[in-house]
Amino acid sequence: MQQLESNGVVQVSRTKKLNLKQVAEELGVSTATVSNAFNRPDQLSAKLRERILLEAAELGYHGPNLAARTLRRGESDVIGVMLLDSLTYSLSDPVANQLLQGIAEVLVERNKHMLLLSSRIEAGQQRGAESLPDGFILYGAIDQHSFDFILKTGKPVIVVDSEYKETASVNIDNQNGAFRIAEYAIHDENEKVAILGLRLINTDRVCRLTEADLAQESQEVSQARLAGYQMAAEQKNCHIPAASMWHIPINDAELAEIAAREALTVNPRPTVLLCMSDIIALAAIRVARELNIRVPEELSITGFDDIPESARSEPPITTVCQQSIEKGRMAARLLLDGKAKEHLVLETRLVVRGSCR
Amino acid sequence: MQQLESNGVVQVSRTKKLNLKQVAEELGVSTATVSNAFNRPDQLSAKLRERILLEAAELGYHGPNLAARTLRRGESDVIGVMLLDSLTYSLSDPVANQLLQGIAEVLVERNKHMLLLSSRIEAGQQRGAESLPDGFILYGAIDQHSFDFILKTGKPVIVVDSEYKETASVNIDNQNGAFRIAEYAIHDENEKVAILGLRLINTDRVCRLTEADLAQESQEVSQARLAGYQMAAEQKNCHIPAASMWHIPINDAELAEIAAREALTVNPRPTVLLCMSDIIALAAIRVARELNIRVPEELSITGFDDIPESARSEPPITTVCQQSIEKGRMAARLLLDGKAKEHLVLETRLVVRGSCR
DNA sequence: TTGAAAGCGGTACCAT
DNA sequence: ATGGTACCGCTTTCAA
Repeated sequence: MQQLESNGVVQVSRTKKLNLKQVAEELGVSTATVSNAFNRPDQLSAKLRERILLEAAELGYHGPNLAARTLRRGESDVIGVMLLDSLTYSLSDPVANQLLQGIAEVLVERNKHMLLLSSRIEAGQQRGAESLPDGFILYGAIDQHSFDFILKTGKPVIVVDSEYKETASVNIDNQNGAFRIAEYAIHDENEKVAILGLRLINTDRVCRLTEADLAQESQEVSQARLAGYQMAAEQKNCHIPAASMWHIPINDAELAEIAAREALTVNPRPTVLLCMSDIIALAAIRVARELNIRVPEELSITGFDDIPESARSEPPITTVCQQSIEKGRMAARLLLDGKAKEHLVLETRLVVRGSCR
Repeated sequence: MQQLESNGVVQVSRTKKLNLKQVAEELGVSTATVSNAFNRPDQLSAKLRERILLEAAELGYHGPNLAARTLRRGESDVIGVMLLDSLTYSLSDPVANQLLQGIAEVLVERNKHMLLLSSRIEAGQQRGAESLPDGFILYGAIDQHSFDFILKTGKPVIVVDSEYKETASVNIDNQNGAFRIAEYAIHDENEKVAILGLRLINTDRVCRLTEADLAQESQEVSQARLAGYQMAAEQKNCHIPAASMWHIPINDAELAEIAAREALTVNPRPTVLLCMSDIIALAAIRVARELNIRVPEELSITGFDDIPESARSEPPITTVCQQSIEKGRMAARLLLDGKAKEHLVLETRLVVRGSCR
């Protein structure tokens, strides 16, 4: 397909970027035909299509410009994924990460692209990336402002690990999961139970709760897990006072160690430590080892999430599998299949490993 | 700003999406002024700008449509990040993950967006997402086809953990890192050294190498690490035969366990196990425990990468910190600052922890 | 299968 | 600060 230019140089490397129209001219066909070759194979003969695709590639044209096509069609094939907090933090969190894996799997399968968005909207910094995606997946308790903003685009939205009446959602049964693991870990009324909770109150310091805190509304997920723990404890005739509950502001190993250290040095020492994430449970195991507390003989530790690392620790962690990857898949499917009103609740599964008596 | 419609209903929720032109009409200003309000604050009075932003928001207009703006300006403020293998796999890999964290950090800071791309281009499935980004960051040894494809867009490209003469790159000194850790772990000529290598040859099964394999070219990164190991071993008068090296096709815990099990059951048993990733080293520690081999007393294990989990294992892993997050930051900065020709090589750092004698 | 043409929603230049 | 306008690249309808 290379042709001699008038100056005799073989035209190997065109530097100029061609557009569809120019490609059509070069190939001696109409723009409609070139467009169809890329978008609607049924509108032309297989042979012509083949030729067009091939020669276009040789001209350095690899398909319609996404911006132009999006503008014209009103569809970008891009899905926006908005994560709670900063992108950087979310990427480091194993649970968010598994969710992204599930989403990515389905999007790739369906030929969609994934645009990562942060829910942190800087004051006055509208950057308008929200206008590109055909739909959104929001993870976690996105602040009302960002949520409204996304909603106002009028595009389909699926929420994960949170619930709003306006949109479809994918959740797990946090309360039931927490109930079952607590029921499993707490043997009888003689247990001393402590809880290492995640995002229970609104402060960014690690601290114990007070009875007053328990009356406050907190983030749904944590609230549900806490309720599940308490229900199980009551059923075993155990009471867990607020002073035996710790608040950890983010799911971070170091903060969790601080809380675990406090919780394991009170007197009398807990016999059961219910942790609201595996990251926290892993930290608790490390602290227990540091303090020469044998797990599980002297202390049962439970996690939540079932991240890969929880199966690899010593001892491995008894936890609640929340199927994060599957949640991602479901969210993506709901979105792509236009199920804009469903509220899915996935089952949790109790995963028994070595960290409990 | 709400107005009464002729039917007397307060016009709170317009359902119709407005565009910039309509907003301009509603506000009684020109399109240029609205556009300037969003893009060039210096072109109008602060007061007018304030008013426009506010009233536009009330009309449900949150800024220029990204597709249209991109089409017109030729810039999207979107950066494409292309990962080796499937997106799903890459997201699960802690090193890729840290890289993404670093990239995300800088992009958010600079008001850019991140589009995740997979290097797996399905046969004939050009979908043109490549036309959107203003530039690309490629991670790992992307296949030549995808690489050429991206290069042909003519947009700036930064490669991480790989090197091509056509583009800027960010790498670490793999050979030196490997050399130093091997030098640290191998005490004298009496050591029996085994290597659990990553992507050393071209097969997707775990297997031992043969002498013939060593003559083959393999992926640069692995090759460099292997060379570093060998250099250190020679310096201690140790020879590492090909039969003491294992190939692991991907950085996966289960595959690594298989290899570790083979390596630790040969006779005589190795005294030093050099692992080309922390995931592999962590697997080796588990296998050693299973086989009742004491680490580090009977067996020194080294890792590579310094992922967070390596500091948390028991014993924690002596490894090479490759600053993955920083690599991500540097790559993003290089790209955004238009340094299209630099080849950065970051320092590695030997991180001594408990897994070596 | 084709040619022609109307926008999709903005930006930026120009003259005013 | 404004109105007017050409144009960014593509899709799709229409008539041929």
